[in-house]
Amino acid sequence: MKNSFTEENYLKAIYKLSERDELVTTTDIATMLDIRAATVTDMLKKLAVKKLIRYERYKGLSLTEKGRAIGVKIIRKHRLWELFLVQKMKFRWDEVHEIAEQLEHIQSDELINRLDEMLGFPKADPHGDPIPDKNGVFGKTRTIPLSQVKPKVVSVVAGVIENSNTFLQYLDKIGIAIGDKITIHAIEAYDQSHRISVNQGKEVFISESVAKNILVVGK
Amino acid sequence: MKNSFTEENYLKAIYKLSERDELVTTTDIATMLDIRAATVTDMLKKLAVKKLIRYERYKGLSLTEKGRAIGVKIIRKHRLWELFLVQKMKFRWDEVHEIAEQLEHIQSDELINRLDEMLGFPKADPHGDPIPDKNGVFGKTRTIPLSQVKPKVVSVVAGVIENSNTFLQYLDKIGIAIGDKITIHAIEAYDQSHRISVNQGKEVFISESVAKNILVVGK
DNA sequence: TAAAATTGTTAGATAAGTCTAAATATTATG
DNA sequence: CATAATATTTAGACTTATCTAACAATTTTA
Repeated sequence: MKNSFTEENYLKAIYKLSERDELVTTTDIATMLDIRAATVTDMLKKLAVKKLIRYERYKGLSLTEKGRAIGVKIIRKHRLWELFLVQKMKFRWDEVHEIAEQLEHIQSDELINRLDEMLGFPKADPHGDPIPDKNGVFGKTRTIPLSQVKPKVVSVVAGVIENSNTFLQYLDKIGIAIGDKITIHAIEAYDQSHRISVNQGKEVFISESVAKNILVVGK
Repeated sequence: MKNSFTEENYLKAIYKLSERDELVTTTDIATMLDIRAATVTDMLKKLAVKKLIRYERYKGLSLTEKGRAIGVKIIRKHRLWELFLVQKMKFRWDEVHEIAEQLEHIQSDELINRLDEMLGFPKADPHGDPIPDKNGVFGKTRTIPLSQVKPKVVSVVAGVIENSNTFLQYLDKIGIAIGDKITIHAIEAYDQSHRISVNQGKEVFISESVAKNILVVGK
């Protein structure tokens, strides 16, 4: 058990890529981790030896159960820490990612389970991304972009698609956060911009692209 | 800024050793970190290049201001995290060291300062060790071993000297924790064992060596 | 104070994780 | 379908942190 950070980061990246596509490629991983493909190839061999992935030269790879479990666990820890930072330490949701990148590698099942409990066994992190339970199982709350909600229907913000700091800060500025109730009053025909209100408050305008990037709980 | 863990651990160890003796030796560090002296020598050269220590071959070393600042900061983080784990996450004081060894390397001044605030700017960790403030300054609460307190005087537990898990668990078992008020009722002449009460409660016996290892606030 | 013991350093090796450059598969295209 | 483009792997090198073995300096002690 040496510096398990690197290995954990690979497995997390591979898990995330697996969500889109079962078969993951060397280049995808290299891109996500911002390292060279040659480096990835080396690591893949090591992960395969440890039975964390199934890997065949030139053929892509997939996670084994063991590998998946580690990947999911890192994601669980990352998201619980993010929520902790926002709810208990009063950070804004656009400030927590980097710190959680570090905290996700802390080894202590006991700690992470107590954190889970302290936060009330939450289902989603401050960005709306789902948090798996201690067995690695994701509850399945369906979310849809705000842009697909009909006018006059009240919906609840569950997360975002675009996850950049600038976008999150923008939402912060116009006063939209997870859990807020949004009502669409009208959609401008010429540019599809939305006139909405947040928690029955005063109305604000958001562009179509913003509406597409806000996730709300679907029915 | 690569894997700063190792460097931080050296500086923390050197700082702790400096507290006893300004001039620190290669072997002391090797012993504390449980690595070979040859390895330490290599690292000392690197730390000297970075101006974190003053080092001369065969002559021992001392921390520069820069090096001291890092060492103290790691200690501050370690102790704040320990207190957090005990006070907020309900761990026992003998369970927190290992987790804090990991958490002390999390890089975020903002986080550590908020933790400090959340805990009420504490002066000592769950073992009674002093916590430096954000400028690296230690408040100076004088502590003395319980064995030096006179009978009938009420004193407050501030920490321990011996820091082993077995000792901490023993204290836990007989019901002694930081902040408890202890009164010595009598000291047996033949073996110096102490008959004491905790928080005005029922009396317990502790051996002389235990009394020597409990620190109380001195006047 | 000279020999013995201890402490510290140097030299050379290893493992992890990364790189670049070159070679080889696979996939796409004219 | 042959070749060009792209993706992947191999080979060789570097850095960090560690080790062991051998050597050197310092300290202790007889």
